[in-house]
Amino acid sequence: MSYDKALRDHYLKGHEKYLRHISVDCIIFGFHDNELKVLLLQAKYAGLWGLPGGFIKKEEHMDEAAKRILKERTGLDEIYMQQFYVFSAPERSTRKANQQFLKNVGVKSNESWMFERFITVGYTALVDFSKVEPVADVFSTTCEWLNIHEIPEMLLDHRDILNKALEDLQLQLNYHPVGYNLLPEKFTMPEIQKLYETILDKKLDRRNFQRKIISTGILKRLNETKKGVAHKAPWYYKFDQRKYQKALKGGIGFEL
Amino acid sequence: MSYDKALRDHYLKGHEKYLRHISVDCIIFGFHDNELKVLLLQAKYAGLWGLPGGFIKKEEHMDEAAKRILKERTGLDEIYMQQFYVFSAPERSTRKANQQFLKNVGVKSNESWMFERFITVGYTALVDFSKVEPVADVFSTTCEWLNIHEIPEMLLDHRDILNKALEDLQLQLNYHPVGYNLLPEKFTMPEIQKLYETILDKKLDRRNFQRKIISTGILKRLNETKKGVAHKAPWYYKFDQRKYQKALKGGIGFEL
DNA sequence: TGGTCAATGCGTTAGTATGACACAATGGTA
DNA sequence: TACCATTGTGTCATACTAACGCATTGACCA
Repeated sequence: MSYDKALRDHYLKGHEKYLRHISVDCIIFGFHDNELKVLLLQAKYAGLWGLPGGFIKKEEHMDEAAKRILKERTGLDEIYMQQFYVFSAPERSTRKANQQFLKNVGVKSNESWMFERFITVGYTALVDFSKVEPVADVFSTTCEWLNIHEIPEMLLDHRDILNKALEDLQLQLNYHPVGYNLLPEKFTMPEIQKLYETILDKKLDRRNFQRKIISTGILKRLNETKKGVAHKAPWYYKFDQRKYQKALKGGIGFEL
Repeated sequence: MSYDKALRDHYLKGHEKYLRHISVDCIIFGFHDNELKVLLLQAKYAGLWGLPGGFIKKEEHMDEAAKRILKERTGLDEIYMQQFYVFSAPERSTRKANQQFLKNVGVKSNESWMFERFITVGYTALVDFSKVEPVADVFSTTCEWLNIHEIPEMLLDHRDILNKALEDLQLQLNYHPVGYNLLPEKFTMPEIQKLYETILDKKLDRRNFQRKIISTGILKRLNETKKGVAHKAPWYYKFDQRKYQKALKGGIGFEL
């Protein structure tokens, strides 16, 4: 029963390690099979899906907490993350979803900091789908990539958080380069276009898209075309790291 | 000594009323004498200036907390506020600035929730300078409007927070209409232009500015010119409430 | 082996927004 | 009454965008 003991411990003594009332939720986006995916966890007893989340250690920067949570679920390090919104409705962290834990762990609701009110800060991350090895946390049975358009019922207000994150990502798209973490090392023009179309959820003109993305200067065309495809073979591109990093800071003028 | 008693009470028992570890800081902007102003408080003992801030009641929405704080300092109600960033460096809330309070209030640092670590959420508000009656809080001697370009040393990381708020405001300027709360009921074209120039901290071409601001449709020209001024009298304008509100939600295409 | 064809790469055009500046109109002031 | 700083309106070259045309490519198939 070392698992249940660990869980009991978290419910009874977690507040000695973490700040009360504050949590962090991560919206981790990936791109695979021409589809935008989100990494989600399925809660143990309720069965609902939730965002990977966690708490802030007493002497930890919140950004570090978000990165730690990302690493625990994906194994990934050194990923750019940013906060996008704070969710603070007093009724958002109901105890309902946790009732099942009570029964199974043997903790009374007035004994645990986990049943107090939580304000949560949402963080977004864009990661390389192929490099992620999803790991569930103690509250969950599985950790999986779900298609952004096929999300089942979610815990608490996690659906709202996810929606807000998506909105935010769509806005960001015009000012910041996106794709370095989402695409493989080298990729074709149709591939990166599909990524943008998926995020924005609308069709873009092939030729105009190419002109604009090229004009930002963040791409370098390789001297190599994709092999084994029917019809004309597209060139491979990769990101110009120097210009990409510069664009991350300074932004790019861009409208789609 | 009812004042000191209230303060002692806050230090010793505030955590029964408020959430621990979380605070809200408000950056309240106003416009007067063609200058952008911020409402600041001067701390009692340290003498440094700080942002109007406060805590979240146990059953209160964070947005409500921000509005409550705004009202307490300005008397204003129904003001649009929005969060812009969370500041969470573990070292940000040092105890140093509070040491003076210790001596004067007679609270040991390990007795009070106020000396624990705080994560703070920044909120911005744009208000009508002339309608504000600044009221200091219990920690401060005075509450005053300070010119954005003449800010003395500030408490903790409040200077960083203010800078971030300014950046945010400048970005917002391109997507959201600004001015309804900052300008008087009716105003002239040079006046609103000066507001934009002050926030962006750069000169704008008079004629191009007029063309763009008119094209957004949020202004209505009154059948009245400013009287008693030398040279050609400018028209008065006011905001078209319906279109202004619509633009608040949907945004405006705009570049300056 | 050579034609087919869908997808890619590159180019054109019309419409629109932007920045810079010219010029006329206004109304108190000298 | 002439002056002149300030405002209102217009113009023009340029840049950017959306929409679309057309030639090229290269695997596939007859």
